[in-house]
Amino acid sequence: MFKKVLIAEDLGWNTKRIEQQLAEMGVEETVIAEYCDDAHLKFLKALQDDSPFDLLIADLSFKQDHREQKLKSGEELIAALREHPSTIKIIVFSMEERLQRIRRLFEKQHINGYVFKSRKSLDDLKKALQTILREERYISPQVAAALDKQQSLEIEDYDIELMQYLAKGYPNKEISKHFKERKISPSGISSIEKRLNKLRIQFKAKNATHLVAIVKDLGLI
Amino acid sequence: MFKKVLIAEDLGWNTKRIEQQLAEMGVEETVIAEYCDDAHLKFLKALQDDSPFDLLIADLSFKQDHREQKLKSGEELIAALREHPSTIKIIVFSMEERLQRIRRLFEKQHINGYVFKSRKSLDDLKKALQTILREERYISPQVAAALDKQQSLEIEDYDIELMQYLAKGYPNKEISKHFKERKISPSGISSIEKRLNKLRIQFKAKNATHLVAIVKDLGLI
DNA sequence: AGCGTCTTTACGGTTTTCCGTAAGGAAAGG
DNA sequence: CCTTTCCTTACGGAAAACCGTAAAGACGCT
Repeated sequence: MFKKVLIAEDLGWNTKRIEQQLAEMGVEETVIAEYCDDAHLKFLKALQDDSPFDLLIADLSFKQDHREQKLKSGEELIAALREHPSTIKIIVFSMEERLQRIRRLFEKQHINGYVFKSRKSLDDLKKALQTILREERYISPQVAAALDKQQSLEIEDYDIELMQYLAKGYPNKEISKHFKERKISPSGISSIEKRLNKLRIQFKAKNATHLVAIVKDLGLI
Repeated sequence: MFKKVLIAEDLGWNTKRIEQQLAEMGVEETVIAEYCDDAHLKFLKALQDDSPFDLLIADLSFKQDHREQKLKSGEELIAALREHPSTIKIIVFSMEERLQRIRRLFEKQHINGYVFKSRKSLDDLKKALQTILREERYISPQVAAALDKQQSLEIEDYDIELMQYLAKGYPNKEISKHFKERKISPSGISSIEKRLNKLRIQFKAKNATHLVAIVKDLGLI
């Protein structure tokens, strides 16, 4: 079983049950951080002291308050941790249910598990720990579709950026100019139109406005 | 102090601290419901038994699972309760931070308090109870802007519906047709364009796509 | 009824989007 | 070296969005 676990969750007052659960499963030490920067520091400190954490359980959304933070979300925290070589396993524990988001966590951040916050999530968390101990990935059944190959349909970073410009209200000509300046290809107006047409078909959108509404709901932008 | 409190919150495992807090403040009985329909039934039962709840603390978002529910969100639950004459006070306890949403809860559902889930929300909850006991409304400082008159700028239901059509990708001509069929005025294409122009100015949007992106972020649609 | 005001609608012109077709260029394979 | 294929870009026309102006209608007020 994991020995030393770090929990990053801004609503510290509702982690009591989680701690209890971990203790029952044989975890010796659990540390709670209410801020991402705090979690980051604790991770580094433990690494330096040669008694590293072997599991991080992190939420995604952290409300910001008066305290200025460098790392503002669980994703940024994970990205920061991944820059240091370590064997830490990472479980994301969140209410996020947008599949594309979850998918990206596995693909780009190489998380080991995703536990969806729900009525049953304590059970899920237990299963996640057991699964990850076997060096496998865990994902809660409610959002397991996030890892279906079917679901992917290769959306590139280029597409994301293109749609972000769209959502900001830039006309295609402007987008073309921006891409040219930044030497991103393709940048011709016609190519941009063609790409948008592909995306509209892929997401079954009637027009650009509809497209933006759809991908916003999916959490893609 | 309130005597009998109903908590509607789907993540039942993290309400322990809230119960404890309420007990410390002198609440005699707290009942937890993990589903809106369940909360609704308990409310009605208590009313019939002539020992009604005098406070509801409700979350907004309820994940749906295998159990089929009539009431799917905190808003629907509150609307359902408000149909029965009672003196129950209502506090919404949620992570929702979109001001327009919160504003509508006060205006249309006549809630008595809004506590924003954050690191300090146990304190906020305490203050909320005390404030509401004095027959005043409470709102957490982080989202207090929701009640600024400034913020409102009268967005009518008509505007919401109009933008919902936009987000669904209907061209203006189609929207006009729909409004005509449903005898909603104004329905002329020109009027719709004019109204959209007003909304674009109000939300500082460059075009319709941008407008939809903005109001989606605000939680207006 | 008559007046002023505000809302709704119509009309026309410009810009942007949408869409098909085709030309130009680069990479891959024979 | 030439062909094939794929990707990018250009062009042009139809549709829709955008924007100003003006006419028509609705409503209250005297």
